[in-house]
Amino acid sequence: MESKEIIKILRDRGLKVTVQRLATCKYVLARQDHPSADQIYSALKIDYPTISLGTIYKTLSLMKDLHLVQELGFKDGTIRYDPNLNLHINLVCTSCGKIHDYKPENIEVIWKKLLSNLHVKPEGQRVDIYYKCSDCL
Amino acid sequence: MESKEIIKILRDRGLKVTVQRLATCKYVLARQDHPSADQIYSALKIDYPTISLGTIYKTLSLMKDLHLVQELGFKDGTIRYDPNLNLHINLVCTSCGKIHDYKPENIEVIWKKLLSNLHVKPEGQRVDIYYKCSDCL
DNA sequence: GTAACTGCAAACGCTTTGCACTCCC
DNA sequence: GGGAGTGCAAAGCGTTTGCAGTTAC
Repeated sequence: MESKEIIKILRDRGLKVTVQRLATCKYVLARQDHPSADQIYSALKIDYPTISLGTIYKTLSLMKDLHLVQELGFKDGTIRYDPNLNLHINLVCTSCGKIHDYKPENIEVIWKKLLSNLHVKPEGQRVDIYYKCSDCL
Repeated sequence: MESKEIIKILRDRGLKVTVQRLATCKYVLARQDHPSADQIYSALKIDYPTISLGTIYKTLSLMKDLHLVQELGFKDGTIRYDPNLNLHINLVCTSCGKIHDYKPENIEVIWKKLLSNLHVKPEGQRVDIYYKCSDCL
């Protein structure tokens, strides 16, 4: 997503556009590896040395409210931020924790079949597959 | 799972069978709502008033090592314990946090189709669907 | 100008750890 | 009897909160 779009989303909600916010949004939305708050902090500190972890958490909470990201809790107690709200599979390496998205052909069709007898209205979903990535094998 | 079986699993690994361990294992393995450590603690305190949360965490860690449960991290930072290691869907209420398992007909067949083009070896999976349960609607 | 935002540090909640005491085998 | 397990309390760690100072508008 371009800066222009992000700025519009923030302004439309009456939120102020700060360099910290814009940088955090741009970074998270561009990533497909679902970084943790700390990973985002480490990455942004290079270009924005005075940014604080607290501000990043506040921005992430904002992004959640704006439906720009989904939070994924993991068993090590950390939360990772996924900007892909569409149906997809998270391939999670059980050794290094790296994640990347996988979108099979026809996932929507197959998914619909899976839920055809489910008598509740889903608000969202999370699909993880655990494996060892090529670096960790 | 019966006490007898649990005792065998523990003994086979050279682990001691204590009332606290047996109670924790029996409770978790009988549940389908994936309780948190604190929920297990509250439930067991009634019959075992001196049991401690620390012991429950240690037993849960043991059960994970014995492949009796899977840990599920959630975005509120809590971990819940799922004794169902087979392919299934966790129906998670976004209001009250209650979970129950759902196993569609032919889930294995459909799942296999979903992964037919995936060129990695899955070690396990997690499938959540978020919704509002009947009590929270 | 002022209300919202930042950075810092303290607080918070869940989980893990350390240790003296206890109990299974 | 001895080593593993328990209960308690302290420590650990990711996240949230509160507040004085700063900045977008």
